[in-house]
Amino acid sequence: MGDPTAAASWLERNVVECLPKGGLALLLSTVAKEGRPLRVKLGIDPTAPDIHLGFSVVLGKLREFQELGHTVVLIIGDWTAKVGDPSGRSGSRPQLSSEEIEANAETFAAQAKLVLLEEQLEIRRNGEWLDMPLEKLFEILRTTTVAQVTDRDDISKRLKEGSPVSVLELLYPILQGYDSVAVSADVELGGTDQHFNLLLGRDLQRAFGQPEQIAMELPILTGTDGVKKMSKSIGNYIGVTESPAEIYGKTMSIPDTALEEWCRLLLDVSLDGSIGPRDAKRALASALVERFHGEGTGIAAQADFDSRFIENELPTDATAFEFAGDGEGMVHVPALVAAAYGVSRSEARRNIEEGAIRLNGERMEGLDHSAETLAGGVLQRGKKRDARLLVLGNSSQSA
RNA sequence: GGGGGGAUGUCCGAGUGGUUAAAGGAGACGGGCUGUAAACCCGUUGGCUCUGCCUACGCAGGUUCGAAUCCUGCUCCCCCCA
Repeated sequence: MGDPTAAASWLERNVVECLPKGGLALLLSTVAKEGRPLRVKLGIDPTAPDIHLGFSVVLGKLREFQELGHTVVLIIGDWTAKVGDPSGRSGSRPQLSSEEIEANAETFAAQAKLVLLEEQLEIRRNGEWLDMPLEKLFEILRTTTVAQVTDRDDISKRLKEGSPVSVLELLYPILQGYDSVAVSADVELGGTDQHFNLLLGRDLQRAFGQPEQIAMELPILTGTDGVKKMSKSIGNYIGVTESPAEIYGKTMSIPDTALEEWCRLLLDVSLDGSIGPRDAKRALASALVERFHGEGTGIAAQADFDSRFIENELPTDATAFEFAGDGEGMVHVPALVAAAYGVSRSEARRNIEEGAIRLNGERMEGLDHSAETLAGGVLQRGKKRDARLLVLGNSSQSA
């Protein structure tokens, strides 16, 4: 991969836009001559505790840069998280406490290392430079006009329809742009929703007399619902640290329409048209489990899944749940279900009426059962729910 | 500083004195069908010691036989003018 043009086109696989056009190849040949690696920046907001598959698409691209010998600068936006990115938002973000941000930052750094090579990785917090005197902030803010920051779609739309836009939100892209100045970024990656922010980074760099970074925009992965972008807050995500069963199961539940995209973006392969969507999905799910849990885990997850959902066998991995009778040796099932699954008794009662509660695969009827018939049984709530192995305890009441 | 608008269940959003636990939609959950897909159909969606009781329509009072709906005060939010 010594040829800059070849390297650039390899890196631009699956990339939606890389601006300015042809800039990456040019830059690669320049740094090759200078004999230095590129500094490739990615900023992440520690607003959610887990890295999900959508984010792993961007991380995967960073990894490719590393494989060509370049340096990744991962910026944990502990300070900008206090501002809140307005990108693609229709309203302001909820505020997080410093403690939450700090905790998220920790796990982010740890999880990012699952994908990235540590030797060529620089992890920074933007509080390092954004915790600045007001005077310095003024200097930065002077570089950008109101028209620039209100020009972007989402903000102008909100202004037009009379929705609130706080001054703080307008600051966000400017501060993110200054991150690029602070770390002297050569390239910045981001999702397509980062278009504006990535380009404003170039403006900031120019204002501070630096060469302008390449803006590389990656596609945004669709979530498990097949409609919206994968996001923690929507709940349609798969976390990279989730269990094999979760990763496998959630992948199987994606709509067929998302299958092609997932294969391309996550596995870097095109969809195998010779097999049916069901089998393609099985292969995808299995491969994803292997990626995050290691060799052999995909097959195991598949076998487990098949026996549980296709052959309808009782799950073998039921977590134990200790319960107690009421002294007469009877157990009030709604209370049991409520305690076992952390739902209200009313909901548990409804579940029983709906036939969602099973004991050893059989639907439960009636609200009270004797402790003996329940002991040692496998309790299930809905088909997808974790099972509970009921263990008769001797505590006075069932939790 | 002035004027106007608003706060309803997970979310959106009806409702302006009386069967209102609160229309409708979304989402979610459960069931059926299936490939745990989609589509489709059915049901559920505040809590509980459940033929009943309790709690709920920003907060606190008040009027009334009866209030989410009327009155008073407060808090928060938005818009416009200056």
